[in-house]
Amino acid sequence: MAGRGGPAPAEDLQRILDVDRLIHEPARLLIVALLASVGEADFVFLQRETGLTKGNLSSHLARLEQSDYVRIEKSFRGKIPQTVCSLTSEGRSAFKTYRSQMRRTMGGRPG
Amino acid sequence: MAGRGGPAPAEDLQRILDVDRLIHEPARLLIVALLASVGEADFVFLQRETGLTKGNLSSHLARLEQSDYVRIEKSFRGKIPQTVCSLTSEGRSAFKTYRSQMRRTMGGRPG
DNA sequence: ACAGACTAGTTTGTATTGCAGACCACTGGC
DNA sequence: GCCAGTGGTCTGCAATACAAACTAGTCTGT
Repeated sequence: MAGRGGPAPAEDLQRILDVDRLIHEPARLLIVALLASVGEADFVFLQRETGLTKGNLSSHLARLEQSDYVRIEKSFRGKIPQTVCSLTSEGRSAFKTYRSQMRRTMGGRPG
Repeated sequence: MAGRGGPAPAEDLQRILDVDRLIHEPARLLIVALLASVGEADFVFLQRETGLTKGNLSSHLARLEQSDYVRIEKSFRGKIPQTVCSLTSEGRSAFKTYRSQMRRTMGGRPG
């Protein structure tokens, strides 16, 4: 009825409250969007791209791992430890959901 | 350059960190979106539409008022107090900015 | 007229959680 | 051995979202 491009009806708007807070947090949204875009990335790359501090990045990644949104694989590049991160299928799907949710909500008329 | 519809380049993604947290918070996003859509609304209407508790709604409105995003006018409907809320031009503009920011970020390819 | 229920909204307390800086483990040059 | 650099985790503080308790006043029944 309201059609794509029309204002979101109130019930749709209300759903904003159910949005996945884990992904909604800007720092994590950035991480997840980045991972969705590049497939996988190591810690150093993520830190450079996001501009987050190590502590901050580390804790957000830990949280994302706990929730099975991100898979973290620790390995060695030569003798130097390396942490490679990628989205799990859950994470990918959660991001997709989040995105379409957000698009629907934000997609209304310019008013 | 990346063209609308392409993936957002890293610099664009990074800007997620600068989003207006005041609006980004789901409860307030809902309030603001609602106000943007209907023009103005009283407390009771907002509570019904959002499903927020009174306390929650009250404090979010107070915050939005403090930041000059929302104008709050107290009056009486008969003998009963009534609080009417509407977006200020600042609020409207902040919402617009937020929305286009979010659309740009979320608008990339499905990947 | 008084008690109790209801409307409209604010204040208060608590529990998360985001953030940055201190810290730890290891490697490589001198 | 010592100092600098890399890779990453842990800790303490500040912000804040949330709901329950409270305030102020009105309406209803008896």
